[in-house]
Amino acid sequence: MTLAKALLGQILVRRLEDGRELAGKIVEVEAYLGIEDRAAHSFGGRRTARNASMWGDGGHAYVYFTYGMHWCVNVVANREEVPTACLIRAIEPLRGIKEMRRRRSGKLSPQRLRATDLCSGPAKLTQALAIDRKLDGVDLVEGGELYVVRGPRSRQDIGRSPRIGVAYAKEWAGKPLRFFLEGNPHVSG
DNA sequence: ATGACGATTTACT
DNA sequence: GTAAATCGTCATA
Repeated sequence: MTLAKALLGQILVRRLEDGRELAGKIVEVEAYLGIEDRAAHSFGGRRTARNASMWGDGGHAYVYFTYGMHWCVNVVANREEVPTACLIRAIEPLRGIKEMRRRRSGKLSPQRLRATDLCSGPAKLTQALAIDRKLDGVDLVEGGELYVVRGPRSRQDIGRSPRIGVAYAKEWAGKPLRFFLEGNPHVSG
């Protein structure tokens, strides 16, 4: 939760094999609070091949595959053996927008894709930034394949709401663990 | 070995 | 608004 709020406004950078960098400001995140949290993959102490990196050291990536076609990326929040993480749900594209547009456009021409459709969702931004299984568990240090750097200081109102897509989580479904920069057009939903 | 299910997105009515 | 797409992962057996 602390990490979630701290991540808002920071810059997510993806360094491609060829050295090019894609980057965007983090504008929406969700906190997943570990074994107590019914919505978390680590609920009840569940520890599997898929969520292994969630149990690892903070500051690393937890990338998972879902719905048979989508990847999502988290920042692991805590020390080893404490499986908490923060899902990055949306970023505001800043660098490499052309490349993001190319990656995001399917059948339609890249032109027809609106700027706010590039990275305004957890699986949209992974597609735009070429994030998949290969990046699961990587250290998010500056200069690596994927990392976070401080964005410019700015006073921004932070909005809160229940998390998206966790209706199954009973009493945890309604907890306001989604955080976003109020008014930013790249926030999902 | 099998079956149910997603921390979603997109297209269509 | 509703529904299809699509398959790795995990619990059960």
